[in-house]
Amino acid sequence: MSKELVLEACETSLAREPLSADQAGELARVFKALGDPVRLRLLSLIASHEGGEACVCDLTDAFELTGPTISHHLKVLREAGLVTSSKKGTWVMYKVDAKVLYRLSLVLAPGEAVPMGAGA
Amino acid sequence: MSKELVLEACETSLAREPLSADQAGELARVFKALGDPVRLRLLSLIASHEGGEACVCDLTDAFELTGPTISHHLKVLREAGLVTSSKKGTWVMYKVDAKVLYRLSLVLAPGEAVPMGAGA
DNA sequence: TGTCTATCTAGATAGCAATCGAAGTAACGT
DNA sequence: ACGTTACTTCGATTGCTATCTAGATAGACA
Repeated sequence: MSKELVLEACETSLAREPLSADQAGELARVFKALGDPVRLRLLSLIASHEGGEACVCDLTDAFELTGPTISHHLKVLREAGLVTSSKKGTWVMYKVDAKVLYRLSLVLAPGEAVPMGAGA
Repeated sequence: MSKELVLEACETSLAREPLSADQAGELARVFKALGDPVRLRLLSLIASHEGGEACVCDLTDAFELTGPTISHHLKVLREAGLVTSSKKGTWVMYKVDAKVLYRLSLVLAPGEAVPMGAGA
């Protein structure tokens, strides 16, 4: 999915009005990418890594999974628009797109809205 | 999953430090629940419904899906701690847990952090 | 009691997704 | 040129998930 689609789908919030089928479809693709423990840890490792980016070799070492599997998960994150990648010599560096994460957070809880005490 | 577990797992953020396997597992269960277009629309329909709650019959009518399928999706949302249900006579009312959504949004983009212009 | 409506459970099926091993590509060092 | 390291792609397998039909439960109402 392109980053533009992600950002467009994020132009709304869950609670303001019912999502259209299209909006729901685009958003679901991003949340589905987040819905795997390995991918969440990858995202977190990248984001908290020095300089905000990490190479695949750093990431692979953190799991008991094979290279192809990590590569697969990184591809899912990339296609969801959550990370970007760039080659640096032999290494491939991954970086989190903070803007997409921020917009996504607004979908769940738009701006000023919910005080801590609210909810059931 | 219990609401306590959700809230506990939300006591962190993706970018501050690497998630533990446990934290990632708990969070992934919630995001996985959000990773389906039907469930996102359900959540959105409930949240934007009058009084912040809706009965199953209202929800079923909004889709071209059978009752059991909607019931299944509502169960997933309930077990993820995203909605709560209560019986009112013949009807079952569903309500969004705004607190969980809010905490979840903080995991993606913690408080003061990311200004709009940031990111790639 | 019986019936109608609302909702859920059970069991089956079909498609998707996580993982692996093997093989492919590409940059680097010698 | 050759081997090595870093990463990806391919193909297969196995387990999970979305959906359905059929049937169960349970409240309202006559």
